[in-house]
Amino acid sequence: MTSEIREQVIPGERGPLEQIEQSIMQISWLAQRQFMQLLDDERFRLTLPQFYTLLHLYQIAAECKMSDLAEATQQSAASLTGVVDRLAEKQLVERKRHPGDRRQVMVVVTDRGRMLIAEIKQARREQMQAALAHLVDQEVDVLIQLLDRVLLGMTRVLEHGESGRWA
Amino acid sequence: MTSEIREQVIPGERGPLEQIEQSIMQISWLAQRQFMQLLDDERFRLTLPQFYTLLHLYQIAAECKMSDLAEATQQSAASLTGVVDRLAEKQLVERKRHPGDRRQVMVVVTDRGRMLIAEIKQARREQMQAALAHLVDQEVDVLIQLLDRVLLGMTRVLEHGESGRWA
DNA sequence: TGATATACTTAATGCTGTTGATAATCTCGA
DNA sequence: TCGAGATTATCAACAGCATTAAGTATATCA
Repeated sequence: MTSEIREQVIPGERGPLEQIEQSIMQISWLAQRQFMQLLDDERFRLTLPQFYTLLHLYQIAAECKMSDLAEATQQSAASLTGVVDRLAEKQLVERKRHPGDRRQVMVVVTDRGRMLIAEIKQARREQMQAALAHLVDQEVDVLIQLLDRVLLGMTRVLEHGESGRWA
Repeated sequence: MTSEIREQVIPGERGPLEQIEQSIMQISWLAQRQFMQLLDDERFRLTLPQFYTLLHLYQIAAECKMSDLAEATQQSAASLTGVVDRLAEKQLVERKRHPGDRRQVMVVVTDRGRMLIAEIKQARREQMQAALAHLVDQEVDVLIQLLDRVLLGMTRVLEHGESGRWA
């Protein structure tokens, strides 16, 4: 039914890939908006860039230099400086100097930061589960696999795209 | 294998729903970041809120009052005023007064705005297709259906949540 | 040593988000 | 008809972040 269509992309048409693209974009917008409001809660008081920056440090569980952190979170170095400033003010991360190369600034998440991330992840889980509650188990399994493949494709294109920029 | 787990949600566990939630959040962040860069192209020069506001007007293909537009795009009324200001400056939308209730401001997309949306949708399609190119046809079909259901769940929770806010 | 490259920060500007106040208009009861 | 209160949108002040360009410190290497 849907074969052949993906090869030759007709500009004005609404093919299956375009449907996925529209769904992903719409879900992305809603998810980020809802999450933004959650992060604004008095318990957290984080912004989206602050959260994703902190999350990356939490996930890698190691020091990370500024440029790598910027790359991983898709922010410019200039933006990241301010984001890390505010995270450091709240004592959620710490800045260190790389002993070998004193130009590099290494960032690590603190215990305080780790605790906050755990709290936020829990709150977000509850939020998202309300939206996913009507899926049955088998759908969940399939969705997990498909989303993983989408994510893989997106990160791969990011890496191989001309310095992360398209079009 | 995954039955029973969804009913009783164990806080610290990493269940299948949590996996979906993490994938969706990560995809959302990446998709919005990449799209932000695309919109920054000299051909478009739009921001994300500007695009989604314009897109909604394009999709409903009718006048829309400010409060409905704010609701639909998940922005505060105060933010939206500025967004519409800038869209109007670029002559992508027009403001009108509602004849019956002169408090209401009605917004419509212009021809210029429609053309720009069409261009952006085309560019975005190409961008996204690079990321989805490695999915096979059957996966595409399944993914479409699952994403639709996720989207349905998210919008439903939004509507029935306490005035769009959670936690 | 001195030129160049690298890593990060700073400065300036615009957009957006939040909150609270304000202005204009409508509704409805007295 | 008048006026109190509700509704709708905007404004004002402030913080965060994106972008760009310039600046500082350090490293590398001829």
